[in-house]
Amino acid sequence: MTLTELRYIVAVSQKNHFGKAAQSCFVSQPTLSIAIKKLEEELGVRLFERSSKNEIRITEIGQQIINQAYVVLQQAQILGEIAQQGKDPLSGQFRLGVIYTIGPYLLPNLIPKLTENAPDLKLIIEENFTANLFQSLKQGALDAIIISYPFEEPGIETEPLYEEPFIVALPKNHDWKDRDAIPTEDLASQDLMLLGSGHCFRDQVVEACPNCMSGNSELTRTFEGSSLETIRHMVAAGTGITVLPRTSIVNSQQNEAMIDIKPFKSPSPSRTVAIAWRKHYPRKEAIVTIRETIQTCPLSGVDIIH
Amino acid sequence: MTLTELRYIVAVSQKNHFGKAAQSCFVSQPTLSIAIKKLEEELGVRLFERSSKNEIRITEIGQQIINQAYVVLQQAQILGEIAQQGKDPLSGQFRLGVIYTIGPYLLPNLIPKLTENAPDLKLIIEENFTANLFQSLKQGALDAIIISYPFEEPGIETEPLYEEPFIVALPKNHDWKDRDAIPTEDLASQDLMLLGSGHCFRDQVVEACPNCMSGNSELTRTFEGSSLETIRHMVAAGTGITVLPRTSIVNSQQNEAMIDIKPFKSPSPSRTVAIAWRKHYPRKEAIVTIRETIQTCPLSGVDIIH
DNA sequence: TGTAAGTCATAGATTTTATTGATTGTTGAT
DNA sequence: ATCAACAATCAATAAAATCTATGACTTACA
Repeated sequence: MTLTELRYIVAVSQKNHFGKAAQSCFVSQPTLSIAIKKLEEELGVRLFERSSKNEIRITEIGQQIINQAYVVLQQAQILGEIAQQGKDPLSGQFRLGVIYTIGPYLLPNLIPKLTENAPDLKLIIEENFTANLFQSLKQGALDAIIISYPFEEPGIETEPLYEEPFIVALPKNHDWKDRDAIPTEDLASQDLMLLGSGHCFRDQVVEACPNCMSGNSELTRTFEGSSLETIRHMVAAGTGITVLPRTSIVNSQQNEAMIDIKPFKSPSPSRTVAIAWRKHYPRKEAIVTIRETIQTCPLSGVDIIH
Repeated sequence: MTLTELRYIVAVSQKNHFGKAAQSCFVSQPTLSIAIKKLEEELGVRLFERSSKNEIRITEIGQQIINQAYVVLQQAQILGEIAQQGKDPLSGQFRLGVIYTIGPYLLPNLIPKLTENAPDLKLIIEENFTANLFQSLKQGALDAIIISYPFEEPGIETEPLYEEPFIVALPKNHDWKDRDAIPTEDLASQDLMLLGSGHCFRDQVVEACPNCMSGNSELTRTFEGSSLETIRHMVAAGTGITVLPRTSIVNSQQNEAMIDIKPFKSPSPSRTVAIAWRKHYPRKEAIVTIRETIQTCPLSGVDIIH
């Protein structure tokens, strides 16, 4: 049984005439006759009562089968329509993972712009640690993730988005309030507060600032299960200082009032934010659109990587 | 799009592996790969995300299409099942037409026997005049009709069932009550009651009995819209005599009490009852079964024609 | 009754499509 | 670097679908 054969019997049932039915299917009459004969043999049932007069009569069972053929063809057509609708890579769900230290600052910028650039894309966001996002990406639970370099995995491709410098956040009236730029070495002398070890940002800060964890107990200055926002509040309260990625700084009243921001002395430590996807992911176009949309976001103080 | 291709994508979605899916479809791996590639190109949509490792991932749109493919295949299977059921010519509806002067006597015998011989045959009965039955048969509204010869029409085949003699029905205590057999000529002297002219039986009686309609007004002895039963009641009431087909005589109390039955003098007039169907009617087997079933009915006094 | 027109079935040739085994290219693992 | 697993590709072949031409049959009509 083939869909073509079903189309043929439907055509004959509509035209009541083999020749005309063949025409309407754009095939010759023998083609149609043979196809129908083949189907009749396969089903073991006579579908049409042929008489050499100008009428074809549909057998009782033939009518039932033709009715069912309509159903099959209609469902097949629906399949085609589903494909047609889903053809656009910028439609359907797109599951995007973002690490905790980027999500809160990037997404408020990204989402409205993406809604504009790809209105049919239904974005589903997950914030998590790099390791968890990678697992989900590998398993296909996510379509792409936004993480920070270094990130290299077999079967995964990445593309850098922007280079984001780190900055130092001080409480108002801190000793360093009049300094222009902070050398990384100086952090070793301060109460430096950091995220828990699942956050790649923590590791990057530790790596960038020699000896920053010496002196005080590591535990007292590491805040598991916390966020940059929580640590920022603690800076404002005078509990200590911290290092933040540049995009986490938004010019709000609160920031101005309670916290001082200082850049690192050049060369400033920084991280490269990138987007990653499975090598064979078919909707590459969606990735490109998201990447380009991110790169038009007004993220102050970062260097877009083209 | 072909049903085979849909089977292939369903198989891949189940096995998550091209090679194993190919095996389960009893084709080689290249066959399946090419077929899926072709379908993907036709639909303009990537259905599977291939990675050379042991994992096939179904795309979002691919999943939708595979779900719909299930529906299509299921409906196609139902089509096959319909055919399978309909394969048996002795199942399904069978629309049988019977003339008025046969139906009431044949059907009570036929129906229980046919239920036994072809339990899946759903018999639909229509009683009517020959002319109307023929129209319905020609148009396909009936599958077969039981009529009386002469009956010859292009495109229609017939087969005789039995030869049925005519008999004379007299009121009790009629002048002829002691005669053995009636010559057809004698009817001319009697009050002969007949059916209306739509009934072929009427014409046959008129033809068989010379001058039977002479003498009295034709109208007063013709009962339009009547039935043999009505006329029989009038015979019982002493209104006149009539000619009946042999099968209309059942040995009931009432018959015995009120009516005398006399055969015609040899050679007795008679009619040949036959079954007729369209030449190309596909369920010939059903016709044969019905014919054979009729010929086993206990119709007293008729000659079965084999 | 014979002829013409119309119908679907059949036959043989041809083109198209499907299928296969062998091979290649990729990728991740050892 | 080598290996193993896997899907894609290739070239050859098998199968099918399709076409034109023809045949068989029926009806309509002279």
